[in-house]
Amino acid sequence: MSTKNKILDAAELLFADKGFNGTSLREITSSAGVNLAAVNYHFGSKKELIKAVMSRYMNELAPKLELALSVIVHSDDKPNLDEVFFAFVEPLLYLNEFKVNGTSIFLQLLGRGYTDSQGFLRWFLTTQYPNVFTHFTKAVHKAYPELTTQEMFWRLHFTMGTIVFTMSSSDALMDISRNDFNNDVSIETLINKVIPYVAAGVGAPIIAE
Amino acid sequence: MSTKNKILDAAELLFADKGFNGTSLREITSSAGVNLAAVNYHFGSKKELIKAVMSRYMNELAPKLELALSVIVHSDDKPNLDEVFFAFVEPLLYLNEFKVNGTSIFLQLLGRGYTDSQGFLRWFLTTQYPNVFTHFTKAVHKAYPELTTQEMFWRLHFTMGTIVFTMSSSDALMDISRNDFNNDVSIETLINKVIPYVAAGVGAPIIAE
DNA sequence: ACCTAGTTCAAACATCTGTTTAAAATAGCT
DNA sequence: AGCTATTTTAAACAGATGTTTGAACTAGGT
Repeated sequence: MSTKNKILDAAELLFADKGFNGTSLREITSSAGVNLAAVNYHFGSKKELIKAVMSRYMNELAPKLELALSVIVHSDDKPNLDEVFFAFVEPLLYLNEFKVNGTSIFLQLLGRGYTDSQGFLRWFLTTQYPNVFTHFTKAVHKAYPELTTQEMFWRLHFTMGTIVFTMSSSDALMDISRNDFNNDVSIETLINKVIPYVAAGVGAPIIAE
Repeated sequence: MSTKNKILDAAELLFADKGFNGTSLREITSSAGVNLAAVNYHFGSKKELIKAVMSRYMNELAPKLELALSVIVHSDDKPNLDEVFFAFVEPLLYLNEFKVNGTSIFLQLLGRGYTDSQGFLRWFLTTQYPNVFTHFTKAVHKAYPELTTQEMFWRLHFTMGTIVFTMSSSDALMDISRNDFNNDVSIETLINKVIPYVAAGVGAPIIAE
């Protein structure tokens, strides 16, 4: 295994667990069993390492996600919101084939990135993978055309918040569920629980201002 | 104004903006115009200062929130979910009387605390203010008795995520709204936008597993 | 005026941070 | 083998962090 990949593998676990700001290069390199200077040699800086960690997942996810959403957009039928959100499930779960616990790790990273580092990841995703967003908003508009652009903007950000927050603390929540309810919840059932929630939220009736 | 309050006032603004980990004691003390050592003299440590900042708001909020929720719980009528969530509005907005921009600052702090510092604030809130949570779950149960305890657990955490994430990035979202839609959104209208969303999410039909 | 308890202050402390350096080791190629 | 480019290494760097120190200062009470 190359040093570069050793670093990426160690970094993503630590980033997911403790956030980007909360993880030092020394933790990463010692966990990866490589020299401290290797990060700056191979990636240039910590910020570039973060981008590389995210890109590895996004490059796997984005094409599959765009395809699944564009099928909905170009279909003749009117989708309902649950279908739109369920389009995420298969591409997300495919990350488990790509890497062990890939789905869970990626979603946790996403959560970390949105709250850590003052919106840097939001910029990264929207500029590097804009098609995912445009396809998604088109699909939602098709399912709920009465929703104004503004209202959709807000509700999609609420949705982002729900997903991202849930996933960034998914380990803690799963622990509570296991202890309090004797109920072991996998990342897949968690996804299946959150989708009806966000679909109902986005589909909520519009309130007059 | 006492040194202690100068520190609290400066700290809450910086914490809300840049997170707990992202704010140094030197930033706080220089913004407050006091000596660096004052924090450790008056509060003992940075962690205790964080608790103090949160407590100042929670002690104001908790009794009002408990009252509003217990009214619903002890009423003879069956509430609907929107009413349960709207019970939060008045107590939250009252924080604006308590401090300028109090509502917004508090909600941002809440958001920061949930993602920073590995769940320390979750522990703090649930142990220091358990009544708020029990009243809340009782009210939700009254409005939606078919929801099992387990399902409610998940949906309430989804809700927490929506609120907390939205509010921690509320400044950025409000900026986008102002620039892209020429639409200036106050914290109050933001609250009124998010409540139908979370109410619909919690009220979503139950899916067979 | 004096003493005492509480408070402020500049300075230092020890530790951690990301990054850079220059020498050493390794690999690939002819 | 010998040369070259790439990679690894230990060490140092410069700056930031939370905390502690001990002296200076400031009330308040007698």
